[in-house]
Amino acid sequence: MENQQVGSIHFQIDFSQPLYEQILDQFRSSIAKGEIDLGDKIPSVRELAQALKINPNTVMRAYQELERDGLTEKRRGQGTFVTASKEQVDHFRHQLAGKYIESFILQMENLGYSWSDIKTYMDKKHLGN
Amino acid sequence: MENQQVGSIHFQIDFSQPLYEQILDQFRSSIAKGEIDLGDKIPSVRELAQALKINPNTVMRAYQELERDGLTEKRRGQGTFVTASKEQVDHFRHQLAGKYIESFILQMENLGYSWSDIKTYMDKKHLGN
DNA sequence: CTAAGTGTATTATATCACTTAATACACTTG
DNA sequence: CAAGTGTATTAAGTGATATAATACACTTAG
Repeated sequence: MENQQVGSIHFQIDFSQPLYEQILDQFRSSIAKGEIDLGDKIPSVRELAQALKINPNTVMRAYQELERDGLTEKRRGQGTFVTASKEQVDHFRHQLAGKYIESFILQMENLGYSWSDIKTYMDKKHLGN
Repeated sequence: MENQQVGSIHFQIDFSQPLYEQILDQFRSSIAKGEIDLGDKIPSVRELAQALKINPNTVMRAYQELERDGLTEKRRGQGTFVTASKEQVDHFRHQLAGKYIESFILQMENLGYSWSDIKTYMDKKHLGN
C-alpha cells in the first residue's frame, strides 16, 4: 500500500500484482495518456527504487519491458527517456487496445454472450457516459 | 498441451495458467453456455485427475471454487452436481460479466481511450459480426 | 582528470503460489 | 462389506518474484 510521488508521476503500489508489472503499467498509462511528455527523462533506476523502497533490479525489469514496448530509450550514463516519436506511442496504444478487446470478447463469449449481447450490455452499463 | 474428452466435456490444458484455473474456467464456461445440463453430475475428483493426469488436490481446488461460485453442489459419497437453479447460473453470468466489463473499461481508460472511443473502436473491430 | 550519476550484469538468498505425492477419514450406495 | 464419493493433512519440489551485495562501462559536471 505505497503511495508515492516521484517527479511528475504518481505511484500506487500494493501486493495484488508483481511490483515490476505495476511499475510497468503505470508508466505505460502515463505515457499513453500524455501525462509524461515525449522525450522526457524518467527517474533513474536507483532513484525510483529508493523512492518506492524496492530493489533496483525490480525497477530494471520494468524499464527493460518499457523499452521493448518502444515507449522508452536508454542512454548509457544519461538515463531513460520517453520516446520522441508520437507514432511509436500510438502504435503501442493501438496494439495493446487490440489485445484487450480480443481477450475481453473471448471472456464474454465463454460466458455465453454473443457479440450483440455485449453491445447492448455495455450500453446499459454506461448510460450516462 | 493436453487435449482430453471426459464425459461430455472437452478439456484444453496447457501451462500458460495455473491448472486449477483452467479447469475452473472451462467448467464455468460449459455450465454458463449450457453445454452441461442443470443438475448433471460432473466427473469425480479422482476420475478427472486421472483423465487429465494431474493431482486430485488440484482438481479439488477447482471444484471448491466452482461451489463458491454457486455453480455446483457436492453430495458426500455421491459426487459433484451442477446446480439445478437456472437463477444461480444467470446470476453468476451477470456478475462475472460485470467484472469483465469494469476491468476492460479500466484497461482502455488507462491507455487513454474514452468511453466513446471504445465504442467506435469496437464497432470497427467487429464489423461483420 | 575526477567524482558522481547513469544503465547493466552477476551471484546468492528468501518467499510464495502452484503442484505433486502419499495417506487417512467420513459418508453413501449397491 | 466393498467400492466410490468428497475432504484433510503433511511433506516435498519447482518456478516466478524480490531482495541484497557487488562490480563494470559509460557520460557528464566540476
